[in-house]
Amino acid sequence: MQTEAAVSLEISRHPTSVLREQARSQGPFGMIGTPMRFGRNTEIYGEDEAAEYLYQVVSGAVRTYKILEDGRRQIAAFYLPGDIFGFEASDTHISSAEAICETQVMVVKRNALIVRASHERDLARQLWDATALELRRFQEHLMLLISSAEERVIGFLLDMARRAKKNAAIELPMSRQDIADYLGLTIETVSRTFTQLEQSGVIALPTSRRVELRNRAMLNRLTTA
Amino acid sequence: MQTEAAVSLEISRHPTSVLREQARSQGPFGMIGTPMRFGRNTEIYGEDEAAEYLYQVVSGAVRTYKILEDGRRQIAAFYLPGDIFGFEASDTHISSAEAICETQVMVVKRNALIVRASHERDLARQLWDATALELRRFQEHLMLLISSAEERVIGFLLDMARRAKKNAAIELPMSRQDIADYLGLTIETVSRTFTQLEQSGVIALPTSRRVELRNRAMLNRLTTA
DNA sequence: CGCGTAGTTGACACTATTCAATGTCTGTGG
DNA sequence: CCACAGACATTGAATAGTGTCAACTACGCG
Repeated sequence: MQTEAAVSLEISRHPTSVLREQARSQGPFGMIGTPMRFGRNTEIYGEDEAAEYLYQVVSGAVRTYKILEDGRRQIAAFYLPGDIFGFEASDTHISSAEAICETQVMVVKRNALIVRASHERDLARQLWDATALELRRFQEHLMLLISSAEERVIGFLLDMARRAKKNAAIELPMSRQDIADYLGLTIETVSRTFTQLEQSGVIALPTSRRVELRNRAMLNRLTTA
Repeated sequence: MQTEAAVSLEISRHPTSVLREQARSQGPFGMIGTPMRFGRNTEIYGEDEAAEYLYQVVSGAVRTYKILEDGRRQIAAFYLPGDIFGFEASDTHISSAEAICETQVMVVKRNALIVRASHERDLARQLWDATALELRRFQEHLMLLISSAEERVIGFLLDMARRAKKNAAIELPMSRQDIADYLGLTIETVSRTFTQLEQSGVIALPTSRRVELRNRAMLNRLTTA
């Protein structure tokens, strides 16, 4: 995968304008990035690989994760359209990244961006902002992990709803197992919690991947109950 | 506290050379920083305050934390001598910071550092490195929080031992409550886990704050058991 | 010496996990 | 168009691990 990226970075300097427009409106990548596609469950980069590229999600979704020695998987973050990932402020990735579903990303050579950033004040600022956001997400994630199962699930849903910019209904790209591995719960507990929330009327589940937030006030109350 | 810092930054440009020497050997702060002292349990900065300064611990220890709406406290990180904190890649602090015990820090104006970094390649690099380390610590912290109580405590102890550079014995500056709030456990569970580890012979507890790692091999095995 | 804080220990309740079974959706081939 | 396989999701019962509440102990400081 990494190899493909390298190739297309060299060859294709003028990707389809549709992609460029989409990305440009959302971040610093549109002007210099190269589009790539990744299929469901395919690796984008591996842990401990050199962090040669930065990525911005155009469509689809990405998970970053680590596998522990005993086989458990901890998902560090989900990235949705517009999000930048692969940028860990160091030259080695601290997680692996996979496409959750069919995903389009804009890819940019890290070095190129850093060089540009050294004389484009605006770009440097955007890189720091992306890093600050990353730190903030990690911290929010930490807060989730010390709460009860119900609070974790609600926190996750509210975060997804906010980031999807759909206030009432969200289409989850990730499986229950992904959610469980993100929240540090088992798939069964996640499932049970979804059902409880549905039964108490705060969410609706037309399909297992589609969540409608019915009672925002109660959801917000439950986050700290 | 913030005010004091501002004052001393303006007034005292030539702090005691002892402090400068100590800090210089450990990071980028020695050449431009100003020393400050904080007493036990005093605030260094508050959440959502403007991040005007960066700090480097000279002696003592610092905790950063957030208080949740329901009153629980999550400690985000502990900082030991040599560590840089208060730098969250954004212009607002995402946590509060307090001295755990009598603590000396070197303080530097964020702006000054950023200006210098723009033409001192080395300094810029150090800032990114500090940020990368911060991200790495957050991630390791995440991994801890999905484990069992025993694994969390062991992970914490191994981290402390590594950072204190003492391979066998560590003097913990923080209380059991601090450890509990860092690990997302109760003080009782932390205490019980310490006792268990002592009884199984992998650690010794000459006093409640002093921990000796007796069986490193077994400790490492237990981290993922 | 006595007080207050910090730490430990015990009994019990409760939450999430484990293991197992059942249910649902999607895509494929008959 | 329907039947089936395989992956994904839900549900149930029993268990293990933490949390809660309360009592007790150890230590440092005035």
